[in-house]
Amino acid sequence: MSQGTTQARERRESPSRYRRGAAKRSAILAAATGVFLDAGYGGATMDAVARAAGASKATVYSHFGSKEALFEAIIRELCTALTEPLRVALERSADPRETLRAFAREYVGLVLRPTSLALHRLVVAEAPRQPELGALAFAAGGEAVVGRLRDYLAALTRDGRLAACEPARVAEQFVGSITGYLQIRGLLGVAQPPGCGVDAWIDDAVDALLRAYAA
Amino acid sequence: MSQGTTQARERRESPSRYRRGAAKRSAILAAATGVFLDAGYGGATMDAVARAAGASKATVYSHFGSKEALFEAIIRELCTALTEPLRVALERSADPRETLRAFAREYVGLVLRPTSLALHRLVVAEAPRQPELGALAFAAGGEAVVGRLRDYLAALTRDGRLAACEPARVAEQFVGSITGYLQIRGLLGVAQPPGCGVDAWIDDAVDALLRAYAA
DNA sequence: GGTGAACTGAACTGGACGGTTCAGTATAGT
DNA sequence: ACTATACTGAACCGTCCAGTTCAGTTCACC
Repeated sequence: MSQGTTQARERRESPSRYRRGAAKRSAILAAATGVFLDAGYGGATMDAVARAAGASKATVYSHFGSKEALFEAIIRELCTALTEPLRVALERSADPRETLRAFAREYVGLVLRPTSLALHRLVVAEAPRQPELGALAFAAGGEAVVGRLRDYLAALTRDGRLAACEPARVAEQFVGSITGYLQIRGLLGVAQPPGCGVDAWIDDAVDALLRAYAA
Repeated sequence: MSQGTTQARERRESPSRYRRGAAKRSAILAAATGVFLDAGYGGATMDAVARAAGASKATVYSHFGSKEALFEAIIRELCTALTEPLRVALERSADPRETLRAFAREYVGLVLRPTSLALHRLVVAEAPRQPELGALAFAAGGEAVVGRLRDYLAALTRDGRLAACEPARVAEQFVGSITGYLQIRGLLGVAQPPGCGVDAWIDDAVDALLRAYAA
């Protein structure tokens, strides 16, 4: 029990030991994510998680202390992982119409992905019981996207290429207009209308925005 | 076991006997609605339902055969009860701007009501397991409202007071723009931003719509 | 070769929950 | 008074599940 040993344990627990534990941990997290997204919080079993992860229940409990803690870790990780790849340009230099179209297309694609829909269901269902998770999802999800769009619209307005005197509100309503209806269909399991493609839908919304707030 | 008795039982089970059973039934339904909305499907106990209804579990099961059947009855009744009072004029004769404002205000108020939010959570969470309930909620909820708005916008366009060549899409995006963001805040338990009132928000959306699709 | 941490597998605890059963009570119609 | 029906209250069954415990195994490190 020398100081050296203690320090090593505190710092990294020795590199490859740590790596072993971390690998199991992330394997459990990945498997649990699938189980929770499929079955919902109530329907997900810790036995099922352990089985899917190829681990024993004891190991699951040694990494995450409880079912709730595991759930929170899943939501945290998913929220950041899902919103991270939304890295569309949103550059003032490019053509606003094309920029907005590309942005909207990527965002709608992101929102309608089965994983996103399942995460949305999960968080919305549990939000009354775990309010801080709701706040987290809101900040990492919609709020982040709206914030970037708001800044972009404000910049366009400063440049005199748009007349959005309240860019935050415009951004919020634009995001709602492109996702609201499609998202609710996805959440309720109602097939998207086959005829009109999503691209035409988005082009319409972008055109309406530019017309309504033309400089 | 005369034919008369059989007929009476089949038709109405004799008026006041029927009334007694019906009263218990609706008491159970009302109590169960509260329990399910509060706790979610998984969290709601049949014991809690019986207790809240002032009934015995046996009676609950004699009226509704199972937890799932009771759940379905709740959703069906709530969907129609909630969307029924949306009876705003939507008359072509009145001023479009004021008509749209009144319509939007009432719809937003309806969507943000705690009961509506809880119903939304409930249905969205269970939709993957009970797809027909998802379809029912979609038809009774968003679809009905959008349909009425679509007809109104089409009429305005026919009158030459608007230029919405695809009124269905315009209606869908307008509804999304006014509810999307506020609704998600409500669902995730994030308090509405205190500053701006909902009325100003709605006025902005209506003005944008009229500007984007001016005749 | 020995040490100790991470892990396994399986059994187990304790409680909750959906659903059933049943003996008994209240009430409305005859 | 008699009967059919609605309901109660409580016990009960089978199942499922979160979380614990433990004896034994693997493996990196000294």
